[in-house]
Amino acid sequence: MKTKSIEEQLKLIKRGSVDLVGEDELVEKLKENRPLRIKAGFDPTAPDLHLGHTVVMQKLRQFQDLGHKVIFLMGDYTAMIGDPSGRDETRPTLSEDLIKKNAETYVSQASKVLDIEEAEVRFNSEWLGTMSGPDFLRLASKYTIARMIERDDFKKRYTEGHPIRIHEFIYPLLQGQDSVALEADVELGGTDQIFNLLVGRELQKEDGQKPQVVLTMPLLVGIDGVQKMSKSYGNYIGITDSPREIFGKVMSISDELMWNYYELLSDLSLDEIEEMKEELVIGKLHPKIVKENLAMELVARFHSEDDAKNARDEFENIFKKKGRPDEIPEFDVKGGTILVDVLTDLKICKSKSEARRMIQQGAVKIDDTRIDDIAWTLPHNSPISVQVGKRKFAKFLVN
RNA sequence: GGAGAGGUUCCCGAGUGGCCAAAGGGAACAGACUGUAAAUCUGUCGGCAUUAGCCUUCGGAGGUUCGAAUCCUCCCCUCUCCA
Repeated sequence: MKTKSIEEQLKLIKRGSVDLVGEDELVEKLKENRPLRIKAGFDPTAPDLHLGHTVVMQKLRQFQDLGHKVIFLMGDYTAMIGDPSGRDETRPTLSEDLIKKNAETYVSQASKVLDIEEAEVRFNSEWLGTMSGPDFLRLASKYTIARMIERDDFKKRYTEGHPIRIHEFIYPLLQGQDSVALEADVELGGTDQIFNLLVGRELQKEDGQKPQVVLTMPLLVGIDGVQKMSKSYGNYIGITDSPREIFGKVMSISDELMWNYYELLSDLSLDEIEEMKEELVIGKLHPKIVKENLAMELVARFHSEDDAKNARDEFENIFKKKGRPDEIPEFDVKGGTILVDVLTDLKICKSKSEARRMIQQGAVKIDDTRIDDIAWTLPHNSPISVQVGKRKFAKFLVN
């Protein structure tokens, strides 16, 4: 079925990965010359996938291209618990309805990276949801507390006196049970998943299966450059973000972080990336251009080449040439009203105090002229262009 | 079940009767610089009014007091040790 040798496959599989547990086992499996079952689970805890998810999904895609069977597992059941991995506090639990909706968008969004037609899309409520009480207890008996608190994140929370709830101990077991149910040959995940993935190996062995090979990918840092990319930290770039948003968010990351993104997200080879780094050092390339190229590549991936070009042009317009975005919200306002009140009413500013502060700080411009009077009143000419801070624009139609 | 510690403004964390809208740090926002990068500097950072001042906040509900985030009572929650 495959044309590539085992060595070639192994090289591709390992590229960009962090941990590969059971490399010898993987070789054995590849020797069987059958499509391996490659599992990766995603808990639909938020309505959209973001770039962080795509790191693992691109690796899945590579497996697909090598002729293996990818299992795109929706953790609709486990989402109700919330994966404690890497967390310093308990996740809030989600309603079943919400999870169901999220799962739908996940699958459609995953198709931007994966060949979803060829993938096996499964939901873990299929087997976890039908477990009986005794089944559940049997599963729970397969691991010990001591082994659970070997985990760094648990240990940290424990020593720092943060609560750990019992159900969070159950999570890795359920994820491991998924591997048993799916008879996974390989499971992929972020590096923070390593513990959960290893539990899967244990449970499979208990069940008499060959343990899955564990492959982890680096975590993508969020656009804040600090925490991992996550919806709940608000530092993400969503797959469904508009071209403009994706472009803008990429441009706002630090130069340092840009390289990390290149390595984890770009289709460029590591050599090509190295080359760019060198050219940048000798001044042959400007970092802004390098960043633009990355932004365009990503916009093109999730939208189109044309969208990418447009996004770049617009970006240039707005910020380099001090222009404005294409779409500026328009509002009907009455002449003679106090600017502070208008900004507050239109929700451009959270409160009158904030609106005043903005004016006092010189952040408000009317028709490109800075306003410094708190009591400034709208004149009767129309329209008036308004800018508050760097990114808030509006057009007032005065009547 | 017993003993102790603790719950403060977005987060961390000071504050133990008035000088507290509450130190400090982080985040965030704004201005300068610039490539909407980093770093740096400056300012803001509950609401209303901006002159003064007023109102709402320190887990929840009551109470003491001229006056409480600070004292008392009850309740809720977390952690630690013992059983």
